[in-house]
Amino acid sequence: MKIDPQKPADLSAQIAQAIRDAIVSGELIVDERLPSETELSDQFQVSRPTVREALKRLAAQSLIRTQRGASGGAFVNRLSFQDAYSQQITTSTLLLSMNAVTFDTACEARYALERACAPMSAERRTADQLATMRAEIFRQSQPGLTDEAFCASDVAFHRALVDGAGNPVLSYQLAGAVEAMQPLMNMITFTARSREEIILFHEKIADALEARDAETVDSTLVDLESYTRLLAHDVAERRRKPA
Amino acid sequence: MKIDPQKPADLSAQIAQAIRDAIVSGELIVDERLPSETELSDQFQVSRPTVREALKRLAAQSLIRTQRGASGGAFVNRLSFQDAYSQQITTSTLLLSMNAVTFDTACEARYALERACAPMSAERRTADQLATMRAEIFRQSQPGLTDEAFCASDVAFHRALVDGAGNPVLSYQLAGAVEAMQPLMNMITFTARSREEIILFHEKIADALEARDAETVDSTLVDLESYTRLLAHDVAERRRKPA
DNA sequence: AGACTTTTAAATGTCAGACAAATAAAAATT
DNA sequence: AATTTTTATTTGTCTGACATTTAAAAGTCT
Repeated sequence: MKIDPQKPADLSAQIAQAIRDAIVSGELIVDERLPSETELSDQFQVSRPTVREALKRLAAQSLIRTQRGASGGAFVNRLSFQDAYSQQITTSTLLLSMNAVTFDTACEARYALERACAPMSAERRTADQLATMRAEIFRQSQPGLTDEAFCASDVAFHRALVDGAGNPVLSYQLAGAVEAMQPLMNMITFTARSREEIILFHEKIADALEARDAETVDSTLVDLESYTRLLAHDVAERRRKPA
Repeated sequence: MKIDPQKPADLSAQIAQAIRDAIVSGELIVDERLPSETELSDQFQVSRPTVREALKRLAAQSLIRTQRGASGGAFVNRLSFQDAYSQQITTSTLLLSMNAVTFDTACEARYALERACAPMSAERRTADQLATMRAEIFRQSQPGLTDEAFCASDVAFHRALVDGAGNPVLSYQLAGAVEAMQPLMNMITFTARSREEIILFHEKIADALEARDAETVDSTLVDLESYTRLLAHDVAERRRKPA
């Protein structure tokens, strides 16, 4: 674990990279304690604030956690699926909002990924996940629901669908795609009519999953994607030349 | 942009979150300059090192970039697809290696996602992407290639397949899944025979993409997945009771 | 001896002030 | 007018100090 002490002016980044490499390569294992900040500053021949900046960089990526007090310190963190989820959602959301990704592009990606889960979900979904879907459908049918709340419930519904595949890696990968879409979806104002339509699609999906009918799930997702894009286009249209 | 000055002992994390929220909400826009470190430390009523730790957290997530000198400072960074890729790969790789994800689980996720791209890729792949695939296939057929190099070429081949879908969001989402598999794939020792088999699959996929035959791409991916899992099981078997 | 309390030491969290280095704008010079 | 020099601003880094937390060690009482 070495750094180039002369080269550029970004010691804390170099130190963070050195420690990151040690973690990725397995040189430092989960729950292992790093040397104290004072020891690290000796090792790398830098000051303690510089070491701390490096450690904060790693903490921002959930690579380490710190604990105060005697026998405290920085420990290699076991990156949980939960941590990875939230990081991915932040990243995906920003990526979409900062790069002017079109609604169509994001929507296509989202439904393509979701459809990839559909066959597995039809096979493996638990009664519990089915119940979650039904509950979200019920929530969506409540009158007086704000558009935001409707979208949030929509996300929860689709999360349950994805989780039904019973593959944590898939769930993790798709969390970003599905949740990052929410800000874009929130731009759509749902009429009572369009909510009804969407709920019908959701019911059809839930029914098909209950019957373990993968094909119907798939085709309904295709239909739902078309309908969603239609709604978005209407919104865009109306925005261009308002009534 | 406020923090709770009393509550817990993690001011830099709170400040980072406050700024992060301001970026995500659009209160701070791309390329906008943040107040100087001194001004921030005044605003938040904390010391400059604390502000710096917060900024380093954000820099670790590529949310800001810093520039020295007069009219320098910290600027909201446009999160590029490239930045997002590399973050996702780091995260995915660690997630898989730290959580004892089985080869089967990761493999299933990877091919499910890849198959989601297949129809779009069959429709939209460019001649350029096809050429990349052919080049990688050629490289894979070279004798004397190390297992690592073979795997790297395999990843490049599948990257081209995914990029063929022409959807940057999909490419981004899948980069993690495909690349994170590489360390797991590297555990497989490829015989000359198994390399030949894999190359045949790759050729079949490239041919089908050239012919815009989505169904063959899909079925070949299914076959390739089965074969990959078979290889992995053989390795696991041999490891349990070595010859 | 054993259970409880107090002390101590080690570690992170925070602060203050200073200097170095880079950089762009302003001022001075040719 | 063009070029060079100066200056001011800002990040990068260092030193040293104190606060806070926490576990272990030491001490105290029953």
